[in-house]
Amino acid sequence: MQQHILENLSKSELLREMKPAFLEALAEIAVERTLVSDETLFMQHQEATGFYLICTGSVKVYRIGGDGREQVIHQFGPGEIVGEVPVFQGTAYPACATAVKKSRLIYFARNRFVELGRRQPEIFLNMLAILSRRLRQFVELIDDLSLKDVTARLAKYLARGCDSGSSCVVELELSKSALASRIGTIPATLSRTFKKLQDSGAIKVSASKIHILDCELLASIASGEKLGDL
Amino acid sequence: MQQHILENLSKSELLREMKPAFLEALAEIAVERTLVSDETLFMQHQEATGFYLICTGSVKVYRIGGDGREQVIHQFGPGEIVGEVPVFQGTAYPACATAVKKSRLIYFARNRFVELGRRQPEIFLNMLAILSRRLRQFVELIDDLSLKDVTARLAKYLARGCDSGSSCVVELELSKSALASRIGTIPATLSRTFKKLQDSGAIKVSASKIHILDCELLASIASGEKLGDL
DNA sequence: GTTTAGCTTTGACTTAAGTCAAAACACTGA
DNA sequence: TCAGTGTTTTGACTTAAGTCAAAGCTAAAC
Repeated sequence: MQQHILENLSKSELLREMKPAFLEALAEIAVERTLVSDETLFMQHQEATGFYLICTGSVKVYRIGGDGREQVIHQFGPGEIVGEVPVFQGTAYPACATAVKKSRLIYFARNRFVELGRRQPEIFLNMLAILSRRLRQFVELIDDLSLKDVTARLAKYLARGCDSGSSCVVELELSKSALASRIGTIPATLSRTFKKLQDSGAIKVSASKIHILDCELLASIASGEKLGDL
Repeated sequence: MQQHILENLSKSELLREMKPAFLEALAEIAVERTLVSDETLFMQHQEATGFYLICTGSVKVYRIGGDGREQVIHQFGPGEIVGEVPVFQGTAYPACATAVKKSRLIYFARNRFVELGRRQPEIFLNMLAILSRRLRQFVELIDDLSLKDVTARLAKYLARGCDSGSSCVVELELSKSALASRIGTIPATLSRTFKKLQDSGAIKVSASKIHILDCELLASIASGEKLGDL
């Protein structure tokens, strides 16, 4: 049973980064919960008693405006976490959450979570590490999105693969369309950009295998050097 | 003395959001440190013994590549925090950090920080709240940067001000150039965009006071409705 | 094999938004 | 008051990258 929960936890993009021992401790305090479509998780203004990890299904988070209309803020899917901010803050839920289809969730009660952290502060420390690392990555991506062009962003993505080695092969673990949205563009543009990088001589593309021919060149493109400037 | 540190802490964009009592506790374990230009904070691979908040000056973080050349990853300025990720993770510093000019920093020793969290886990919880809230905002901004145009982003920024009320006045607390970079654009474009929104009848601009004339319209522009579609 | 469906690539076209430079405006201190 | 500095606006121009639609590929399914 707890084993089953553990498996689900490690599908969450954030939690999977925790140290295994801590993740197990977290699984211990978790309980599973199934919702039918349109069942409500929590309401706006209600005291935040716990947060949820979505395993399957989908949950919409929305606010009820003064005029009674509901305004959807976001829809969350598998692997995403809902409601943790007010739980950590100790405030009320700032919005409502309702399942839009049959969903399986994992629930973490606030008091059990706090108790866990009191016994093992390292768990909180581990979570702080994950969040601040993620924050760093996002700050960087935001910078890149507004300052760099698609070519530089793709080059940067590819350059992560091979450190300093003069040549190597990167196997894309994402589909090209997924990669496109990862670096903030669309498949058509990505395709053209791959070709552009290939023409520059920095890489060679064969399906999902990218041969990095000139790592230095790739790095300089990644840092914003225009191809024409060479 | 500690009072002085406290003041500096509340200038950090992240720490200032902490509950005052916790911030004071944090100030208790902090020590001030002054660096001359080119003085090194820490080296790559060295055990992470603590992290720093920059009060004045500037610190560059860089990696030494296999070929000995230093590759600057980022330069941090006042209010920013350096080195917290490896400290939280309990790993070595992944890069080097050196002051690029005379700088005043505040140092948090890892062991004192952990000890503090052990005594008062609520402090960690409070920090978790701040980080996850910030993360949420960033996820949203990243979405907006790649999916929405400047007009929608500006409309959204302005719409935060007036909830559901049909009309109100928002006083910009940022300069227009700061606002521009906040929503991922440049002053020239921002200026034109303000005019565009004004022409649509949603707002009226007078210097740093923005009169919101039609909140509904503004909200629909914010959610991606093109002005031509009306 | 052939069909169907899902990616990926390509081409032709459009446009939002950036660049650069000049002008207008605002604010401070002499 | 005026000079002097910094910010905001404007205009003319350029371009990266998006849209849409068609054509190629793969690869599993019949």
